[in-house]
Amino acid sequence: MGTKTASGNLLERRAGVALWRQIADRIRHAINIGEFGDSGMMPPEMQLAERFGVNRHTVRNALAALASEGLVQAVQGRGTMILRRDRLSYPIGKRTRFSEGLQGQAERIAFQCLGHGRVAAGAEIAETLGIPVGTECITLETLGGADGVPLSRASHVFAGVEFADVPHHFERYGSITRALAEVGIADYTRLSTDVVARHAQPDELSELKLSPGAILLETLAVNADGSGRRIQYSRTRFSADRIKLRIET
Amino acid sequence: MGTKTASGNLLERRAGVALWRQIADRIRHAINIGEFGDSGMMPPEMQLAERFGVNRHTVRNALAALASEGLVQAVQGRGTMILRRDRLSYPIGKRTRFSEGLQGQAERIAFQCLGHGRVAAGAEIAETLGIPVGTECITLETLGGADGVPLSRASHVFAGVEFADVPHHFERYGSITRALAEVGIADYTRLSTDVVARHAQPDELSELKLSPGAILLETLAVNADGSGRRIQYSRTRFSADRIKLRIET
DNA sequence: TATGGTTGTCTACATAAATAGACATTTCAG
DNA sequence: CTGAAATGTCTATTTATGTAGACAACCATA
Repeated sequence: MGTKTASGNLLERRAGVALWRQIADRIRHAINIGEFGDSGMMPPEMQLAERFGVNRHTVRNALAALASEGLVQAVQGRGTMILRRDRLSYPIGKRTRFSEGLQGQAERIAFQCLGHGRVAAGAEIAETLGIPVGTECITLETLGGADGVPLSRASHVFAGVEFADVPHHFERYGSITRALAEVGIADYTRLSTDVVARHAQPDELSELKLSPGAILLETLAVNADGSGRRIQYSRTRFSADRIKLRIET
Repeated sequence: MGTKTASGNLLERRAGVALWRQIADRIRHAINIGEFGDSGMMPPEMQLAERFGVNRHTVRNALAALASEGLVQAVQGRGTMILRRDRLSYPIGKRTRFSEGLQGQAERIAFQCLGHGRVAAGAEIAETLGIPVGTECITLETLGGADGVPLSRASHVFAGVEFADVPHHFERYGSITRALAEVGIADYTRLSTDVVARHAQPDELSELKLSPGAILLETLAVNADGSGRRIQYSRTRFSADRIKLRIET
């Protein structure tokens, strides 16, 4: 029962995942659960190499990967510093507000419009939003980040052309809540949220500045206005290394 | 916008993830979103090789990995069949019930006790459950699965020795709800749930029968009894390939 | 039963990842 | 200022991954 973790469990070879990447994953996790104490420093490379039963160069590759994620930083002669420990916490509930959810957890939080357009509702969107197939909908593609680091990539669909100005307002205010208010939706509530975790696909890797093997938390959410009419369907992909979801019930 | 996916985006080399594993991840995703139609068959290996711009042998490695997950099955002379498409959906809400959540989505759903014991509450558990540090708590380790495939691995902590018989009842009935009822907790509600996605660690790989690089959905949940007293803290690790979470608000 | 299309297996070679060792460079403590 | 301890860099070698081609085995269908 809980033998201090340590070396106990081995790494898998010829599993299609390079040892240095497996080690990077384990170190990232160890940092997240605070296994290296609160000195803010990593153990020396030789010590890590011994712990994982690999060569020092292999550990160095792992640390280099974590450094490029901005998680650690090595200084010659001193050691390797841990730059951050906790994920940002993104709340989900009846009143989920994208831009407000992360307030206070980072310095600069910014949302950006990547594009927008119109589509005719397909079967899936029509059923999800409770509208006839073929209804013209407004789409909005957004990118969210904190302190210059991308955090989320979302695709929104709004249930009708009366939302045509939402992208325009979003570009101005950087907030969906505000943009909806501008078109007369003073209040809205979250009906349901599906959560899936999966590997990021190549296009998502570049948009969120991730490396292959990275994990996404994907949420599929439906929002309704004050009268219960479903007005918005959003598919948001969070960088799982940087975000956790918090569900209040 | 949406150019049929296809070959467009390249695979990343020397990224620490073998090509065949990247391809396996992409094929798994493609199956999940129904990209191969509903014939139930995969495209021929040569066609996939062309699509991903790799050798046929590399695609075969990817398909072999998916076959060992039970996702596809190759038959010589005929082709490769898709065995399942959708993830099981696990609901989260005020009345989240572990064993009932998955009813009707699979044939045989079974929960198993891996072990139990007692611990003195550390700082984290004490704060989460609102009890003094050092309070003696009951622990329970469980494994859940459907149709013989492991789905979830959970660690439960119950806030006091009055729950000492819960593991015993769980072993008998295979249900936490039922075990709590046996000790006088007729009703309980979910207070909050944190959701994190991360790579599985080696011990988790073996317990859930996963391969390196596999993804876990980890939920950290607090339950309270009818009077609002926090009685249970659970850390559950779901195999992300097999489960999605559904949050009702 | 003949044919085309599919998966299965084998060999050979090229490229990338991991190991091993040596030594340089920097920082900090004494 | 010196030495211990840490990261940075280089070369060489072994092992794993990816490519290439050929052909066998099998299935469905004409």
